[in-house]
Amino acid sequence: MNKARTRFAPSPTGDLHIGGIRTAIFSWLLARSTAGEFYVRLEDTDQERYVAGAARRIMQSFDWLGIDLDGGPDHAELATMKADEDYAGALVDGEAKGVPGPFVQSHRLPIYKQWSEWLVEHGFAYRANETPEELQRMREAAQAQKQTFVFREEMRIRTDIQPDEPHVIRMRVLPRDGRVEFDDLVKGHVGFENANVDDQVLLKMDGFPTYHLAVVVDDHLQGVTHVLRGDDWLPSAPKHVLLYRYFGWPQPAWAHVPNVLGTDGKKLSKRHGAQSVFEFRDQGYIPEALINFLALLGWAPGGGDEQNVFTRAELFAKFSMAGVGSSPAVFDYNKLDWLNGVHLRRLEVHDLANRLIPFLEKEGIAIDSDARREMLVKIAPHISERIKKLTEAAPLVDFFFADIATPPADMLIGPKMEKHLSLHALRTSIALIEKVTPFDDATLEKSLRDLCNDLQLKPNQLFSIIRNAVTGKSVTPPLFATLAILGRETVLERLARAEKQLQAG
RNA sequence: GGCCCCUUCGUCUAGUGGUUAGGACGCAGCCCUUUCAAGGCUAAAACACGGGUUCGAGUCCCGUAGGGGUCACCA
Repeated sequence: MNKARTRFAPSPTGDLHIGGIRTAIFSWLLARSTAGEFYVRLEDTDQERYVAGAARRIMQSFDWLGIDLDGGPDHAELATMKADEDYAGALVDGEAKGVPGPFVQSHRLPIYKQWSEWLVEHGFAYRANETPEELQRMREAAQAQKQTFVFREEMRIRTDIQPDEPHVIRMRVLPRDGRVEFDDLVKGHVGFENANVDDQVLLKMDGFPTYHLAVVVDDHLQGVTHVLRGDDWLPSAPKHVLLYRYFGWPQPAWAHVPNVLGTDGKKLSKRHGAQSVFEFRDQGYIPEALINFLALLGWAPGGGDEQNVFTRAELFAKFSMAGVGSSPAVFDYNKLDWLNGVHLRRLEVHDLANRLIPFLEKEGIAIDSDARREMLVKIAPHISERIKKLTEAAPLVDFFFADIATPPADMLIGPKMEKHLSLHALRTSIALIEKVTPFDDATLEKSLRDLCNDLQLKPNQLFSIIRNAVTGKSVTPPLFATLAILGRETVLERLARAEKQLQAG
């Protein structure tokens, strides 16, 4: 496979959506799987829709996901963006791997001006200046006749436009009656009648290019080999194919990837739940899982390979455009949750503990000392198979870090047991736990199991009493490890309080 | 409405003319088990419909239906 140079080109109008991220992931994987380059370009050609801070947050999304770039806006470039804050990350070195910048389209205005004039000079474009109202009337007229509206130069109301007066530049679709056909890596061979292709505005009255001119010019100048984008772009692809022809530039490979749908089969939106990368992050998903899941949404290794869980290195090795499907995919939270659990369990304990900290602190469990950090590290392996998301950890560990309310008496009576029997079991356990040595997982297990025999109790009967007394909950990490981590002193203190409670109740 | 795209279990998918249509998530059951999980095993579950082509069609062709996208001096 030849090296692919791909790009992701969001417009800074808000946070990156999950659908956009998936397109970015495909582009990134294509580049990495071919030892090519992947870079980011900011398409800020619409002055009206620009959102301050969006550019920075987009770059941070890549940062958090661990999607590495070979080019993109650097500090200096980002800092010049209208009303933007400084970008705090340090992941992009503007032209890291020889992709020429600038990477922000508003910094490239002279380039678009130059190439649009080139098109006019060579007969591939012309000047026009109809007002929005005039255009609207034309559209309505076409609509009334159930026709596709296409602007053509003879429809111009003013034809004597001078280069120095306000005007737009429109592409001239040629020939009038042909067809534009091209091969798409995911959609196959597609074709459009020229008669249905609009004489698209390329350069706006304000001197900014439209998307159509800007992508073509930038992708060519920046050496993009594969144009990956959402398939909502497919209807305008013929315009781009034509532009490449007019310029005499080699066509890139086209790949229009299907959209991501919500559970109801509609395009993913707010009511389907999380949308932006940051929302997923805050809900306790980890990048490893998100990337794995998104890659699988619309792509499969094929060839009888039935792997579902992938590390990023495995994705680099196995990704190929041939495996990208042509139909839209429904976003399935069940599978994401499962994958998140799988990847959580693969994390090294210190790594897991570190990722847990902010989520615990949000629940009021401060991990603010070395002792507490060490305790978390000991706990981590015992909860990793009990949580699917980082947000689920707090209720499983809170009793390690804060004292508990003494459980009510009825919680301290074992299943199918009487009060006096439970009280006896509790007292014997206390006596035993006072002298168990060493106070570790294995020894505690052995001693307490022996005690079950002595008392002729089922493990569940004795253990549930101790669990409830020490943790205040009926669902916890494994009991013996829990006791060992908590330490003899704390365990005995809680057991003593429980004994008192049960006796009184 | 015009143009374009899409259609295998509920969901993500494998499949490239001959398969008991495979896997994963979820769901159900069983096993394991100190709780909850994790893990193991088993089960239920799909080729949208109608015509062709062919000895033979999920796979090729044509329709139909359904879904989606797009028709801006927005991307």
